[in-house]
Amino acid sequence: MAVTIIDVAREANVSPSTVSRVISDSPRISEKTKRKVRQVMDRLNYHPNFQARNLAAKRTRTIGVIMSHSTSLAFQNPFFPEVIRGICTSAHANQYGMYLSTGGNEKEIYQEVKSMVQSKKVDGIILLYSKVNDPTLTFLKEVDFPFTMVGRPYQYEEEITYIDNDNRKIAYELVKYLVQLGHQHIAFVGGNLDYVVSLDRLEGYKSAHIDLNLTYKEEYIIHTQNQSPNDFDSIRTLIHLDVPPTALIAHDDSVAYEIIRHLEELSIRVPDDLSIVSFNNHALSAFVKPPLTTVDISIFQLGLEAANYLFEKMNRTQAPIKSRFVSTTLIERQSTKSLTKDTMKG
Amino acid sequence: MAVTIIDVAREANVSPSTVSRVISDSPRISEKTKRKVRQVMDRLNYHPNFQARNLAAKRTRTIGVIMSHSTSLAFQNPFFPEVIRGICTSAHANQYGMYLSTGGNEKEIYQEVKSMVQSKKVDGIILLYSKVNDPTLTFLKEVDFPFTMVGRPYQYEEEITYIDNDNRKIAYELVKYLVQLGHQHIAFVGGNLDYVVSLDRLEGYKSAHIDLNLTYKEEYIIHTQNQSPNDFDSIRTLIHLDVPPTALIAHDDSVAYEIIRHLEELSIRVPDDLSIVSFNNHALSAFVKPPLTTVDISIFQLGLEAANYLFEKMNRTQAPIKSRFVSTTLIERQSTKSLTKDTMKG
DNA sequence: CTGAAAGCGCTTACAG
DNA sequence: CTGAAAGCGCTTACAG
Repeated sequence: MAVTIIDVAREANVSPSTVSRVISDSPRISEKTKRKVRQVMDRLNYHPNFQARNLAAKRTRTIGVIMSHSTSLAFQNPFFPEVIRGICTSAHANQYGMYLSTGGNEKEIYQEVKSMVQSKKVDGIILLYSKVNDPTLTFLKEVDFPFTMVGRPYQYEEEITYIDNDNRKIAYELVKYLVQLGHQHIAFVGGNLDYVVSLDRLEGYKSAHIDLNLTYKEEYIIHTQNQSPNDFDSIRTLIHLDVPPTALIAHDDSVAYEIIRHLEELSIRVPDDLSIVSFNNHALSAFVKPPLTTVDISIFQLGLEAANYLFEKMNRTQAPIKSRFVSTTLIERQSTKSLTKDTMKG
Repeated sequence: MAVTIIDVAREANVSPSTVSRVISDSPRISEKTKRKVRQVMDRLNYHPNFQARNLAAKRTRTIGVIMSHSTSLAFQNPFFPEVIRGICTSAHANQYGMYLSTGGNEKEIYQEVKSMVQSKKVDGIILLYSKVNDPTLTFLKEVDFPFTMVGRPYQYEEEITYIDNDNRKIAYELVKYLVQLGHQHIAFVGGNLDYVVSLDRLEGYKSAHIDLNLTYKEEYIIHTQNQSPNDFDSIRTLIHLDVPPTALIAHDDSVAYEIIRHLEELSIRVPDDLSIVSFNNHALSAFVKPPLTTVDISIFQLGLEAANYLFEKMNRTQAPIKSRFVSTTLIERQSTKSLTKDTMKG
């Protein structure tokens, strides 16, 4: 049916081996032969069969990209296309394809990863999230399959190659930044604590409080489960504390705006009554009111480097374990305000 | 090295054919034999090789998903994760995997699609965009490869299975809606005219003007190239016309907000001085100021049905050509205002 | 620089 | 209900 290597070999008066070597542009074939064979390929409209090559060569030229759907729903909305774009850039440069996970919940994802590895669907895997006690991670670690992660792993940190933002430091610096603006009472609206990113940011928030001698109060901390705080109540409670916060750190721009809207109903103005700083720098955040002070986390770079690391691992049998924090930028806009008159902002 | 069907056959005292049939759960094998073979599979930790199965069976159990990177940059940001989620849902249900395109520009995408088809990497393809004079589309059409599109095709509309919103009608209805609010001078900020979605919305805008006897002016129309209008100038020009518009339709929420910000600098208030209605209902649009009146285009559904249609095509040799418009919802919020006092909005 | 041969790990008519 | 055999379309030591 389809044109095969055999047909090309026959037409070009060479052996199938030679055709195969022309396909992979082996230096062991003369330019003359290559030209001849390539002409026949063109004439016959021959195209190497992907599956057959992979089966014979015992590789797939494909990387698996695993995303956590629960997060992709909202908080990761802007994250997802950008990180994929980063991975694509690297994959394309390496002539690799991307196989995307389709699972809906944690169990399905786990099964899918197992199947990718055991059925040899992919040569390597990128995990686009880092969760606490993640069976998928444990599995990959145990079978010693090439993989990298976007996000600091909860366990085995020294043994896993990953790329991340330094979320603890960023949160720490955010507190410091607010303190410099004169704030002493800083609330924190964090994400789902199943994710390491949430834990890290919370930790940074806490340790800054210790180092800077701020009074740390549990009442200043709100944990949102998925996308939005949704809990108007917790915001109301926060505002009605005896000593209400004058600043707030939100773990995502969309959460920040939802909070701002709730605050509005409570007649609290941002930044005049409450400063807000957030994470992720959504595309919209520059244009809406108030323009949000937020941390740009270089999502494209996260994807790109996670893929680059993966290619290193796949190419060398014993590539060293690496990890790197991608730099971030605090984008100062108008949702934060200085309490000390002389350094007025916004 | 790896455990193969041969090993399992030997251990279970059956032929490789039988093992193969157990893998695919063929009804021609007795339950007793199945149990026996499965036990051996478990004991040996056997997993069928994906590539080998595909090569022998001449299929891939994989669909290719092609996205246009130029758009994914911005306007499609919220679009991308949702449409993928829809496709995933269908793919997962059909036990198929997803292969994502990695190309950066139109030429690379074209090459990649050719390679997917000719090298038999995938069984079918979903095009996540519809462009004018798209070589990729022409190619798929000519080789008669199973594919569906999210977006009305520019050519061969009767011969291609696609799913879309009825963009002409939506734009038409949007004009009508604004007219009902008392607006007579309605501007339109559309997208890149290489995309059919932009053409369709513009057409709907125009035909509504004809049907409703509105004075249609070229000066009321702005075409943005990629993500953002970026052209403060064109907004300024619009506002300073002899008869400035009292309402504006933007092709994406993020564009709407960028416009709103520009208007602010010109001391034009939304919705008091200018009503704005937009497309796509971003997650943030409910929470920012002013909350945007926008059209929810059911992105998940678009992805889901595009995939479902594709599976129909792949399963039946001659599945009928289908097309369907997914329903949309106008979300009325506070960026539009009635000019007639008695139906005050916002 | 090129070829003959074995092999990658499955599926599927065909036969019984 | 099960098996023997051919085949899917390549790659890659090995040999020369």
